[in-house]
Amino acid sequence: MNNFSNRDATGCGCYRGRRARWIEPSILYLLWEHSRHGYELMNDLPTVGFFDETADPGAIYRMLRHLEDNKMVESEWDTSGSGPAKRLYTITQNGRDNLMLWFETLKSHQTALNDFIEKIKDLK
Amino acid sequence: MNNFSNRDATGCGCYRGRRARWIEPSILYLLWEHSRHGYELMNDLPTVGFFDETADPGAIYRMLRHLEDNKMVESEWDTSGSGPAKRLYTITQNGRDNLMLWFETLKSHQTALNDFIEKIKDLK
DNA sequence: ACTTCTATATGTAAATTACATATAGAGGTA
DNA sequence: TACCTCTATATGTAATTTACATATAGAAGT
Repeated sequence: MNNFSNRDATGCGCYRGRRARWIEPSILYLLWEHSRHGYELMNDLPTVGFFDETADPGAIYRMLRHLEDNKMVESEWDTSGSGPAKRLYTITQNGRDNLMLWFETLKSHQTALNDFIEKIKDLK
Repeated sequence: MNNFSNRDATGCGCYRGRRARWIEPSILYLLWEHSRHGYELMNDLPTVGFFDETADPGAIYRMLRHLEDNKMVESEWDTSGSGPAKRLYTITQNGRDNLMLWFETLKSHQTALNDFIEKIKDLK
């Protein structure tokens, strides 16, 4: 069973009336900056702002697999350097396009959130 | 089985490293404005901004029950007016306190979202 | 009697999250 | 060599949450 089947026609995993899954745009953003491997993402994701100290490896590797299935990233083994082989992930044009779809979604969510926060301020 | 057992010590259902559940603060906000019954909330929730045309009745009534269990709202049957009896929900001080906890959570989420959106703008 | 509308409530399959565990090579050290 | 630790990738799974379907029932009109 695919964990990510509820996509719209564009393949975008954007909000669609449910919550946003911050991990997808966060990973796409970090890979847009430069290619990284999974373990690096695990440490870098918190700097994006939606996660605590470290992000869940399970969620990351499954999301990377999903992104690769949907041609949003591509990967190759990197045996240079010390330690075990790393899989280096690179964003594709598809992935960049998807992040731009996410961008629109995030902005409309931002608007809703801003409005709601103002409403709460007016309450007291 | 309680659907809402993963609460922190304060009973606040706030973000806690997961996504926010917009329905809880949205309902508390609407009840802070004035008492309402469930069916009314179903129609009014979209005006808050996080939902589409109508919100899911199942989610609303279960959330109301949860809020009542946690003494954040109280209810009474309202047999006045036409149509079937309505259960009228009123926010308690507990509920107001909880929305203020949510407020802090929402603001920090707002910050993360604003920052992320700025980062994406800088990408191209 | 019947149908429709309002209103509350419950059932449940599928999706998602959180956390635990598995696998495995590199590198150090006793 | 055997043992341990660290890095890195990957899978398993119980509990939770969502989305959607269905149930119940009184009021009101035809």
